[in-house]
Amino acid sequence: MKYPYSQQFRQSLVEWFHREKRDLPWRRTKDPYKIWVSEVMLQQTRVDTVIPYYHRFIEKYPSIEALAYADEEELLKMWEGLGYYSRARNLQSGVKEVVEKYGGIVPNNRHDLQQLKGIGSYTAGAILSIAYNLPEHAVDGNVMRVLSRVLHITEDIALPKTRKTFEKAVEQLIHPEYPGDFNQALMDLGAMICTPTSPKCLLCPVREYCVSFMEGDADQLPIKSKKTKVKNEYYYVYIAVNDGKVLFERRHSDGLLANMWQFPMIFVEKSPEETGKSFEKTYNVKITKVLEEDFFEQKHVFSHLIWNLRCHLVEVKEIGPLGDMVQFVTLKEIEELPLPVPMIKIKNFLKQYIFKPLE
DNA sequence: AAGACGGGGCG
DNA sequence: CGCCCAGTCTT
Repeated sequence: MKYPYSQQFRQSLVEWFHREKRDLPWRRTKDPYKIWVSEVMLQQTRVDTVIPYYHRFIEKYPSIEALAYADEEELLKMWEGLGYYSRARNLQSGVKEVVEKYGGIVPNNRHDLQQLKGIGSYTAGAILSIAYNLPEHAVDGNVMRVLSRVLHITEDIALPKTRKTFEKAVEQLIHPEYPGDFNQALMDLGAMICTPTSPKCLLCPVREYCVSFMEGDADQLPIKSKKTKVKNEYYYVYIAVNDGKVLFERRHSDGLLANMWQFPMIFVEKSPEETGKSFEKTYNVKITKVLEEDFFEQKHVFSHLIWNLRCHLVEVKEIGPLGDMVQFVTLKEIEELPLPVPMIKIKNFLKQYIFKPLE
């Protein structure tokens, strides 16, 4: 498929970008490693969220070697609150492979890049076009939205195969001399003009080449199916105190929130009494006193499930060995560990309302 | 192709 | 409350 206005389209788009582009921290470098870090952080995550994380991360891990040899728990702590924590581990795994296999030089071809953990079609294209100025497509949700409108593509963007349609389109459209600017221009256009709802077509630099603007149905695109059905899960969370410390555990090394730390949680399937027994049995402790029942309730929404948490403050004594992943820690020690957001919220509530008044 | 995988912002 | 966000990996 040849597009009649490719030449004018790419020129208008890139000229607009050179005038209006956002000043973002990762746009002040051509270091492939730093571009890589930014692109991984930006996966499914907003620019405004990423900026402070990016600064802290690059300060702590300024080079590919620094990250390759970083402590994994510290790395997770740096990622705390960003979500999709496997991104952090995959990034380090990829970085290690580059150090060992490529002498610390980030590969400059799609094949080798996509072999690295955490680098898919999009991220490979972003690194190649932005850091190495190579004419490679970098198609994300943003680009699919913009091009679905410009080219009036009505395929369902929720389907994996649809991305290939857009990748082929970008191969035709991409600016051969400014491929990185072209790709970033599509993203900035998507962020600033061609927004998901109420696109600002009258301010758009490429509206004269936009089929949807002509048809007047830009707000109807892209077509996206797939609504996710999330399931509810109910847990009791036990703040189990013993001698000024609380029971704390590390989650399993794979699956949801892998290797993150949490207060003990018991899946609720039976009565409150049964759940309490289950807690004692699971952690080899005996509840000696119930200090506060249901002192904090929280609903936490993930993309695929909902946690409904009810917190209880209890006093316990050990009646057997704690598991490998379990230990008593002070509130201060908790600050050093990587926690998922729902646990951070519980910890902050404790500091504010439960332990603070005791000091 | 579909589900797992976080968290926040916005209408 | 549902949708979306500079996606990738696993099944």
